[in-house]
Amino acid sequence: MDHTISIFKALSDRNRLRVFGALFEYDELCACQIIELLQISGATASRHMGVLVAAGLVNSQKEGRWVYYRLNRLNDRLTGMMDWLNSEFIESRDIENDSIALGKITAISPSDLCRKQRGLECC
Amino acid sequence: MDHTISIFKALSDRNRLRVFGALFEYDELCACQIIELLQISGATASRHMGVLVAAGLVNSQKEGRWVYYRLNRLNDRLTGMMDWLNSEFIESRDIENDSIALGKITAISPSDLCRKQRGLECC
DNA sequence: TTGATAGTTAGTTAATTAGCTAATTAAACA
DNA sequence: TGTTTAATTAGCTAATTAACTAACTATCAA
Repeated sequence: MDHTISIFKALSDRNRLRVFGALFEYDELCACQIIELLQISGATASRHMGVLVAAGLVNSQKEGRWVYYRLNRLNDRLTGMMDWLNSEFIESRDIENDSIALGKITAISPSDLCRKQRGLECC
Repeated sequence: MDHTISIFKALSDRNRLRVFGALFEYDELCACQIIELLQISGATASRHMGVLVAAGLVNSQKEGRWVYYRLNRLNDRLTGMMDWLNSEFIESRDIENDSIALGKITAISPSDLCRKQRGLECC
């Protein structure tokens, strides 16, 4: 039951739910893209992603200085819940808005995005 | 999205999740049976049930001085999530223990149960 | 090898929430 | 009508958590 609770806790936060929705559409996102989407500090975003990873909902992969996140689609036990959640997202206006924002975010390269986040000219 | 969040929030508490599991097995339970199962004060139990009702997961029905709770199985939008949750419960040791406890609780009549909760002799 | 950079961890603060007791409401009954 | 009773609401406390800034770690590049 603790595992079930940790899943619900992880998904009961607006920002984490938005990340989850984003990962349904964009199979893989790096930390800086998530920071840009949520418009929160990197520290807070990192903490949120840690909660999703700890609940087994998301996998993280480090490549050099970058960290990429994906949904954990390998765990069969989660698919039922993920399918339901996906159907909820389809009707969500918030997720729709995020989708538009993500279109712009992913059009920029991650390195340019990071420079932008440091307040530098880039694009 | 707020609705989805309220559902996850409602189910991210151990006691509320236990009630949910109990309502999967016993279609209908009254407040005093829930108090007995969770071993918490009536006030706290009432507030927990209020959260489940507000999230649209549970329906309450007042009959005289008694209040009965049922899962809201009418909302098609919830069935996917409920099915997944039911499959989680099937493997849960905690829910299994609650099931045993509920067998004893439901063997007593609600009125006797209430008297017991007031510290009176009953059965 | 020194400096810059992407992300995490530590520490603090404000807001939320689960628990309790006490007070209140609504229904049944003597 | 007044009393008892089942449940809810009010008010409080302790614990949790989401946010921030600052400090740290790991990696890359000049």
